[in-house]
Amino acid sequence: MSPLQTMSRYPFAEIEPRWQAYWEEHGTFRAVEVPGQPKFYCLDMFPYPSGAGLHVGHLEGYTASDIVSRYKRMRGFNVLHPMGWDAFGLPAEQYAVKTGIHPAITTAENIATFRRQMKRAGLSYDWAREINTTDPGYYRWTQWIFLKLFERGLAYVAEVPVNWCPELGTVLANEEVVEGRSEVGGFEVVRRPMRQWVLKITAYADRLLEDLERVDWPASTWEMQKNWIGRSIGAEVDFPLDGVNGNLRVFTTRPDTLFGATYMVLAPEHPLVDALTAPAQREAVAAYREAAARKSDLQRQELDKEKTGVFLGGHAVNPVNGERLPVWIADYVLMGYGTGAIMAVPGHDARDWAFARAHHLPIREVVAGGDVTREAFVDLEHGVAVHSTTPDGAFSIDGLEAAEAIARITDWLEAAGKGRRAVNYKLRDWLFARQRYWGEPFPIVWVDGEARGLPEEQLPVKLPETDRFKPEGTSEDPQSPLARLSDWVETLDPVSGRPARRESNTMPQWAGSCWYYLRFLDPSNPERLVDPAREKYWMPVDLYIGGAEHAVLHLLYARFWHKVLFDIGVVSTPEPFMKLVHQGTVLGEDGTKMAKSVGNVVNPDDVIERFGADAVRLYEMFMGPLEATKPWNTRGVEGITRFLDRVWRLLVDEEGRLSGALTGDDPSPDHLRTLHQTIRKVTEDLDGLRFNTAIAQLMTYVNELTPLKRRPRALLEPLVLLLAPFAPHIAEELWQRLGHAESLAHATWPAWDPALVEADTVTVAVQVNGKLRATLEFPRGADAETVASVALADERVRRHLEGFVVGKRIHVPDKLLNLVITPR
RNA sequence: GCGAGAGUGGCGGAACUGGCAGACGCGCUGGACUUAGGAUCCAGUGGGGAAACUCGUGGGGGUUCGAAUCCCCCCUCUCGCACCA
Repeated sequence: MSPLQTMSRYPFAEIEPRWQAYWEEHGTFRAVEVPGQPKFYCLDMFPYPSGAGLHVGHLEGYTASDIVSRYKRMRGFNVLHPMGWDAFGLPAEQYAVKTGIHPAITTAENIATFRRQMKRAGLSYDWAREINTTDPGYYRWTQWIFLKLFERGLAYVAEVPVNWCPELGTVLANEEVVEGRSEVGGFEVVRRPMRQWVLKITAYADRLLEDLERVDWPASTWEMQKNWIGRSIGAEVDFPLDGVNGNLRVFTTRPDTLFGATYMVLAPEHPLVDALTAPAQREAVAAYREAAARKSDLQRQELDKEKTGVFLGGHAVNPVNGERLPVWIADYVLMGYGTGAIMAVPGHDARDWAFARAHHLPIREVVAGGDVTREAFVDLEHGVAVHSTTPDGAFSIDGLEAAEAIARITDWLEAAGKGRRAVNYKLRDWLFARQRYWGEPFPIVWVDGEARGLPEEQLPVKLPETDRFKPEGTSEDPQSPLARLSDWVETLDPVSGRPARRESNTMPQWAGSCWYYLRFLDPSNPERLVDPAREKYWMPVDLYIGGAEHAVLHLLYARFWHKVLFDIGVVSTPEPFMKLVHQGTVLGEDGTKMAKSVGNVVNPDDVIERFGADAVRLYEMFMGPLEATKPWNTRGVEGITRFLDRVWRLLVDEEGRLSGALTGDDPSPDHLRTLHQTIRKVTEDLDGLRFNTAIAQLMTYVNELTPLKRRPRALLEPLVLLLAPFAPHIAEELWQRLGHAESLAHATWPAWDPALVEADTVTVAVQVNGKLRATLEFPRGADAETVASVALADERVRRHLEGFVVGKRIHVPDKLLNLVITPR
């Protein structure tokens, strides 16, 4: 950069660090509870501090929340805007496995980088509230919450089918498995039954579903949570076994199709398989079960075109008509949902239809309206029940539509003791243990094969030191690296004093992020998770900004913990996050996803170095709507620096002094109007998080002021304030040069005068048959007659009327006149 | 396959409850100031046309005085879910 170029640029490299130091020294962004002052809790999803540092995608969400925070401060709110680190997790640990360097060391380094980058971007966090999930002072309370869950029976050990990832040497939650592979690393995952810690999130399924009504979230996220919980209402029906004592219980959402069941299917893992297997089938069944057990989820998916299964040889009896139904096993029926068994109604279920076709099983129509020889008829709205009368004629739903039929037959089943109403959820209990080193230890010891919670006074259970981080467990014996540390594992039961073994699994990464927003309220309280008065003051989070990738995982888990904390009186609100916004993805300059392998990653350090933090912040917001996916364009950042240069030159002359063009003049009415329009637009857009259009309006305003030789302060001071949330460094600098001693961080946001916003003349569009022919100036409020008479006299309008009769005149005051004409 | 969202200039994107399509920025063109311009300032910039005009918001229908906006059908893209009985 040549010296001459530098002259026309505002000196961001000098200004920005100076103001960052000022804010830090003066504690400008410290948040302190002030009774009576309205609060605003503006939260970012705190990051996992990876080795790569921040990229401009992170910065988009952080900038947005920072702008809102700064704006709200100027609107008189007491703003809480904190930041911390979700620092347990796989990458640091995998790095440790590879290099032997303790994850605590790399984590600390990465955090230092993140913090430096955030400060450099001018983010107005209250750094006094910084938290770190790996800090024993923090995870002590993560463990404390676990104890509460354990005490309430919401944490338990069970033999459950889990997702075992051999490559990572750990189990994973359903939510961490994407298309049969681990979300982290993309390694293959297999299903295995294992004894593991599980959290009973299903006990909260209804509340998690219902309370979605209370929050203002993106519809897509709302919908995803709803689908993930997957509540469905139906009935459980008991089918007596033929020749064997016992019942086969199934769940169905379509009890109205009970008369159409032609066979039954069990999941391969179902406990009744053995009882129902005929000697002749034993070998085939065993082979099928073994094959199914070996299949990973990935393989199951690849094979989903063809429905496989084996007949067991046994039968069950349909309780409505006494028919003997053959019982099969097939892996399209899942052990984890419902009862792990279904009644197959091929006429009215697409999966059963495909299976029946493949295995030559009968298909029976019991809802008229489709053609069950061609495909399953599953329409719930249309069609009436047929062939649905008991053999003795005592009960029938024939002729009824589905809704009515379902109610009737369910009542009948209940009365007869053959079934009952039932609700099922897709949501499963949350597999909570990981066979890893770098996570929170459980506050649990095992005594005589029984899990016991440690007393609160013994918290935190600190993560023991080691230099061997590699999990060496197998699917038969999944073991955390902690299991090898016998000095740590072998302990005494604090109650009985008898020998005990510590639980050696660790918690998953989600644990720490389930409640971090509460610790920010009272980050170093040694007595409590959070002081109740502080909790009441700050909660709930008013605005929560973070990536859509957490739509299910983090946001569902955190809501679950929050509700438990609500139940035990730790928090006062049923939901933690009121308004939620997901920032969109920032793509590389080439329009593809930023990735190190492609080499299109934009590092904020580089762009801040070249253009300054203010320019980067402004550009991040100017690219487009916050939620949209949009490509980075360095040229666009240059455009923004030109804008900031123009703002600078409005107030500062070539020698760097306050410009002599500034005057105490009253602004012209036109300029005053643009000012008030700008205040209104920027204010409304900030309230609606429409940062891009707010910036566009600021540009328009600056463009209008630029040609002025004499520039009234009354036009410029509000501009500086309006710009401040977006570009705080340049704004602070200009504000100071304008003679203000105090930082503008808490200055009063400009107000607009509605009377000054509207112009007294308006442009009215004149259309003929909907086509624009002229635009005319009128005083505001001109009536239809006035507008029409001028319009009809206008040559540009008149020449389109020749040979036609003017019929209807549509007049939208101050906007438009449309003349509807027909041939004469 | 199911669910949600989105398709507007060369590019990123504007457009309130239907009312002047393309704000603002990038890029581009021309000019001014300059030894110089990758600085700055001024003017222009959807396509076609000399102009009058005309065509234009993924494609095709429709409603309306009037549609980017509302309705129907189709195409494309993005993101979820994926045998949940």
